[in-house]
Amino acid sequence: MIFMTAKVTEIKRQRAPSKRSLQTRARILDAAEALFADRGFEGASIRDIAAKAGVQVGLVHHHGGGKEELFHKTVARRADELAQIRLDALNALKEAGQPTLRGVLDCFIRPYITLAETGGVGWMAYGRLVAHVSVDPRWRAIAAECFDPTARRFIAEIAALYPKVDAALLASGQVYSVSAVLAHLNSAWRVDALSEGGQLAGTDELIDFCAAGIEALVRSANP
Amino acid sequence: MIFMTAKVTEIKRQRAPSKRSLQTRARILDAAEALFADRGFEGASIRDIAAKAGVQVGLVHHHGGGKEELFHKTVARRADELAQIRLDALNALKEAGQPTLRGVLDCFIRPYITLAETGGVGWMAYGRLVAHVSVDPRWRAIAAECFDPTARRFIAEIAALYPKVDAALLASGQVYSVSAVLAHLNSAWRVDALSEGGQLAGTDELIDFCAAGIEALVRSANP
DNA sequence: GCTTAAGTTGAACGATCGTACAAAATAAGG
DNA sequence: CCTTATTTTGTACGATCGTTCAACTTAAGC
Repeated sequence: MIFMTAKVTEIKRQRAPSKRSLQTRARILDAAEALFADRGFEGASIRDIAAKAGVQVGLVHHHGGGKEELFHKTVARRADELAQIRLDALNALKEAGQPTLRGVLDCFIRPYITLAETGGVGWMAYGRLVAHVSVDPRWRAIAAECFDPTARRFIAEIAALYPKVDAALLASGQVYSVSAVLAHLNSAWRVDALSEGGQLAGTDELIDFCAAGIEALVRSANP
Repeated sequence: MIFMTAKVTEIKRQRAPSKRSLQTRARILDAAEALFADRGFEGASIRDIAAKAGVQVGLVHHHGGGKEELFHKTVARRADELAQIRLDALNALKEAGQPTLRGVLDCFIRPYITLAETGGVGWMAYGRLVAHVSVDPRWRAIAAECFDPTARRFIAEIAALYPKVDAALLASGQVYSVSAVLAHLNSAWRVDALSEGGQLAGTDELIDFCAAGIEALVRSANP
């Protein structure tokens, strides 16, 4: 049940992985991502993943290294890429001058939405996968490892805009905002149902929502 | 895989259920609630639920009627109670005079938070359970049945405050707000980690966040 | 208090789960 | 090209899964 973070024996590779094995590894991660996102950790079986990837069950273990480690790898893969894009956007913003809350939030939110909408089915599924990780207490270690560093960076950036506001209040605003972003990605169907066929708000409106919400938190601390 | 909503044969009860069986039924639902909330649908086994409830596995089926129906009953039980409390609060607010956005949101959000904080472990677990339902596409029917009627009622109430704003935009605000409430209930540990031991925002601040967010959405529609 | 519907027990069913492993196929490094 | 590390196949194991059912116990209704 406990997730294994450390490998006891680190065996050195003696050869570079073949191009085919890298492709296979990517196909397995893609299949795992889609199925974990749709059905959760135990809802997706190794056999389902193997079938979707077009490989044998044993191969999933060979590349994934057990189901929990496969889950971890699936979450971490895109988290690293997304974190880089977000930080690049933040750095570009800061070079352009003094950042605003709206601008910082834009750097955090927009890359995610854009990738989900135009980056292919993988990034779309990743939103649901992250939602699963965020919900389940068992994956706290994964969430802390994959998401906390970037979240801390952006909270620090926002804190610089409001030096006198308690960090925990800004962290709360960040957590609320992340959840709103995940809802934006995963609950378009719900908005459609609740408004009789209406369309979900756009990315700009979502960022407006989060920025105004955080400003309200700041106001509550500085009455 | 498809959730069965209709019973083909409706057998009439010839006797009232015994007091003991009602207690057993409640214990099974409590156990199912806690385990579904912690581990998700397939992560919680019928045997785990039976063991936690202190009954035999067959009895879980007798009272639950299959795993999916048990899951549905677990979600629906508190949803009905919560919906009633929320609507009562809304009616009391309207009798006191012309409602405000902040007031309407308070009726929607505060009962949930209060129950989770003071209503016992059941209501605390329920927040995680609802989060699971919201994440997984397989439970859309349950979400629509248990949550949509109340959500529609509150969206209509907010729409009355902003007659010229698109309903889908307000529905988006509602969905964002619900996700923030769930994050508030389930992610206190995350705020703690991100702010080095700081404390999650209070209920008033959460409602401020949502109200300011929705007002920002309204502004974006009425430039 | 008797009758019997309803509740409960305990065991068993077939299916599927994650994992392990030997053998075969592939391709990197010299 | 040869060697052999690595990748891939195919199968099998033990455990656990959801579900079923006959037998037994409890208690509601008359």
